[in-house]
Amino acid sequence: MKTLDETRLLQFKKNLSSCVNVKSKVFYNKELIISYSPIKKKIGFITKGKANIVKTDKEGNTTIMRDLKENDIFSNLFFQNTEDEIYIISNGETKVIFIDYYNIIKNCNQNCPFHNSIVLTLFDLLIEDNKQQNEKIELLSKRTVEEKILFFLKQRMNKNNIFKVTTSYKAIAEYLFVDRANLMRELKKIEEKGLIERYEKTIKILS
Amino acid sequence: MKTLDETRLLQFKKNLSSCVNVKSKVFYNKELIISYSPIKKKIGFITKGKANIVKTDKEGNTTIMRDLKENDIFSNLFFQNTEDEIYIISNGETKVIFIDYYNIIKNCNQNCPFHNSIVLTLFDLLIEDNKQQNEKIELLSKRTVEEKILFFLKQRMNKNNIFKVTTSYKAIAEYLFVDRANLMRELKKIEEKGLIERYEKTIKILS
DNA sequence: TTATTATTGTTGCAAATGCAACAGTAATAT
DNA sequence: ATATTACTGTTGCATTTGCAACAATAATAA
Repeated sequence: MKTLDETRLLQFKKNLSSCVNVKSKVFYNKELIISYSPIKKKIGFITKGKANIVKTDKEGNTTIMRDLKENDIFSNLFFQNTEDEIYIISNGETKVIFIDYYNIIKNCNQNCPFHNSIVLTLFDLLIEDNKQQNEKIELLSKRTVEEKILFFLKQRMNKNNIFKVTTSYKAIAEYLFVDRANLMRELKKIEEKGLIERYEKTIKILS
Repeated sequence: MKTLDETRLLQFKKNLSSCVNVKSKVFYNKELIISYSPIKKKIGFITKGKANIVKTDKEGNTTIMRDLKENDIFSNLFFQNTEDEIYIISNGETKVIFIDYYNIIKNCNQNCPFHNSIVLTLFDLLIEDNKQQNEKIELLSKRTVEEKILFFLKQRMNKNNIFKVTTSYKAIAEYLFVDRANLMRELKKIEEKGLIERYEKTIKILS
């Protein structure tokens, strides 16, 4: 039994607007959805499209900390105490609902029957986010670039063992926290070993 | 304003037992608190002591994914879809409360006034956990072992810029996902650079 | 106490990695 | 249509890293 099925998420979206204070907004490619700021505590919920959580340190190195898709949540609440700059950037057309944190923790004025269900769904969405973070940590725990690439590809390939690079190899290198040139080099080696077949931005995983 | 202060956590612990079905248990050093198992969905809350989330892959390599302390939560819900083995191991004497997941998502029988407040506190504890995971991802995003060490030390030093190795250098190497011998080598280099001073298991951060 | 096991500290070496640089191509803006 | 910018693919090279091995010390068990 999946805890977060389509029906429940649909209900969640419906209830949200009738209970808590929400704002919906559409972003286009590479727009800034939110930058870390401690001022307004809010939770974002992606109803359509994709986005990246990007970190830039003071030397200017950017890394992609996470990638988000439909039904994922994010929040500036998750990025406190960091010395670097955190941005959330849309990747193509992306629709986001913003939920005010204080609306969640306080019962809504109308004492509506939806509030409890909303909090529980958010709770499960948080657990889902937590799970995805653990997958990222597991990816980064791999010792070599080869291991990282294979883990990444297996995680994302479709039922035909195909992975298509929809972003760029540059972005994948940033996501894996490895040097881009080295990513290309290792991809070639892995192909020579017969573990993958690659044609430009289409990769078939054979192992 | 901190969302999770002592008063609120105390209240949380009190309410828990009167509302949902909880079990409390004490573990001693290096005992298995929980292993990943999809059978029973439960959330653990550490009321005393420390623990580690440890992963072992099929080659037998173990890595420390996270370290947990008092007032941290963990759950097998966070580790689904993993092909490796995940364990939570106590680090010294550790007291844990286990909360049944279904008790949380269903309103309790008595429809008690505490349930809502418990869910909201768990919600904030989840956010806190999320934040800690992001810190770990940030740590792992560092390119070199030197950067990892310095980030790790600065994160954990006390007000006097002192960090004491309470576990072992082996454990730290596993936490940073780097080779132990290389950790020692880099520590020496960093000391020669004048960034730290080290005497056995006490490190003073100078930079 | 003594034996056994785990951790620390060190080194040589091979392999992996990041950096810099550059040409070629693709995508985007003017 | 052309100019400009971004991405791909590749390579040489210096540096970083992990691995293996070993002695010394510390911690734990018998």
